[in-house]
Amino acid sequence: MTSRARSRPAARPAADAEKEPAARARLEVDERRAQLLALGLSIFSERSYDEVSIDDIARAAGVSKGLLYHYFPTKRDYYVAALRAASKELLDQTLRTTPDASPEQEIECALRTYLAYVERHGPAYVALMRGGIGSDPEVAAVLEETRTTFLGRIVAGLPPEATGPLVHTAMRGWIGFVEAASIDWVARRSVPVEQIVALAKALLFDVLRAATEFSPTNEPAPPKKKTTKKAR
Amino acid sequence: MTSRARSRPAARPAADAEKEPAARARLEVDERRAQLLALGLSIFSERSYDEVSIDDIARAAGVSKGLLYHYFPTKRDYYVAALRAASKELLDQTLRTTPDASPEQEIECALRTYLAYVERHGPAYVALMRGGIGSDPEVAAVLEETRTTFLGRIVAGLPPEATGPLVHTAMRGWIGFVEAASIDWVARRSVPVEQIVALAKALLFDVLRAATEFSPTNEPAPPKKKTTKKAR
DNA sequence: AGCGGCTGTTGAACGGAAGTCAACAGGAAT
DNA sequence: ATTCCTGTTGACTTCCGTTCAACAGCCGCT
Repeated sequence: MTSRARSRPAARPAADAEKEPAARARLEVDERRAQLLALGLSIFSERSYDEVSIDDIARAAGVSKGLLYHYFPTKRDYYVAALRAASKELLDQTLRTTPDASPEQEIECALRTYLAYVERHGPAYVALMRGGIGSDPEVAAVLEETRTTFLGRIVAGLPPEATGPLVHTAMRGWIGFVEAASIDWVARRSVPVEQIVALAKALLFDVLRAATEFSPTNEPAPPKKKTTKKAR
Repeated sequence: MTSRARSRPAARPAADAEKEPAARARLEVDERRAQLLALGLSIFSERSYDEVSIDDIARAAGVSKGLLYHYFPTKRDYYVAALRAASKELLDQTLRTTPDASPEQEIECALRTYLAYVERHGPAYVALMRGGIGSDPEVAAVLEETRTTFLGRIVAGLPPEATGPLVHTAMRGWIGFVEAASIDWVARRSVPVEQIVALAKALLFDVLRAATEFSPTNEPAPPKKKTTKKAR
């Protein structure tokens, strides 16, 4: 079934002089899928979910409506896929870290690239973080996954003081802080990036300190296994 | 035109022994509107925006679809109105404050009632804060208004150290912290309320300190007018 | 080159839900 | 009791997500 392994020369058939809206040729699956995903990303960045109809998307892609449904079972699936792509881009871009950096430096670096992403993709970021469709479980799952990944990186790159439930909630709160501050920052550009970075970094440690301090149910500071490895 | 001032005895016409789904009688405008709003609030708390159709709502209200459109020009308007009602309820409930309380105590009290509201209306709160419809400007406006109101109360009840742009962003971030932490807390009830309150309160001061510290463009600490009055 | 089939692609048709509107009906004022 | 105002109705229209049977480009085979 799947053993065919079609090896197409990856070159477009013929008349490719056109820009984009006339590329009505037969495309390879991955290519087409990637094209549609990229398009969706840019479209949903500037218009909200139900401001764009499937016909709009199909027209913008120079493709029939039916083809979209060939690649994505539903409009919502399409949206979620685009969202997931955006999330992946954000996560990938904030991953690059110098190998010989202190946890502090890593946090700073990650924050800087995070904010750079926010600055570049302003509306897309807002669209991403503000959810998209109201309370859709899949959409919420993507956002949760993104946040959880960030959270995993943070707690892995930090001294493992404690890992109680309060710390978990506190870290979640900190991520909420960064998101809210980022949105506010990108909306009204009235403050240099460095101040945001410094503020968020300082606050991270404050949060950690306060969280470990306020959770008396946890053992004070048991030196568990050293989890200084970084998370994917 | 509007000078009629209909003075109806406020009593339901007749057979009112039924519970609710059969109250197909003629109602006064405000009454009907309030009923529909309350219904919408409870419906949108458990099902998302486009999981419920207008027909569902009308059926649940024991009313025709057309009547809904008589009271609210559009489904989205209906949703926004319900959201605004929820926001108002939240804001009102967190307003009650003892007159002779220190700013710290006020913050604590507000946080406690805030979390109480979250605990009581769990899913409704999540639906409220997670936006509702994707990036809808009206919905976003309601949320922004809610947050801005909270922000106004906070900065008014606190020592007016500085009021620079960084402080503004920082406070916005803190609100994001509280929201994220609240959602996490209500999702996984693994921590007593008091710890969340203590954490958020401590963090508020940390945020303020860090924000004033990191903004060198502001004058260090000029003793301005004492704005210790509370905001509406 | 001719041919058969696999698969990317299409456009018309379907269903359901949002939104409209002209007519209905209950109660108040007379 | 009659009339009028206005809350209320349900059928109709329109738009949009979704389905499906047929079409067409490209490859492998002879």
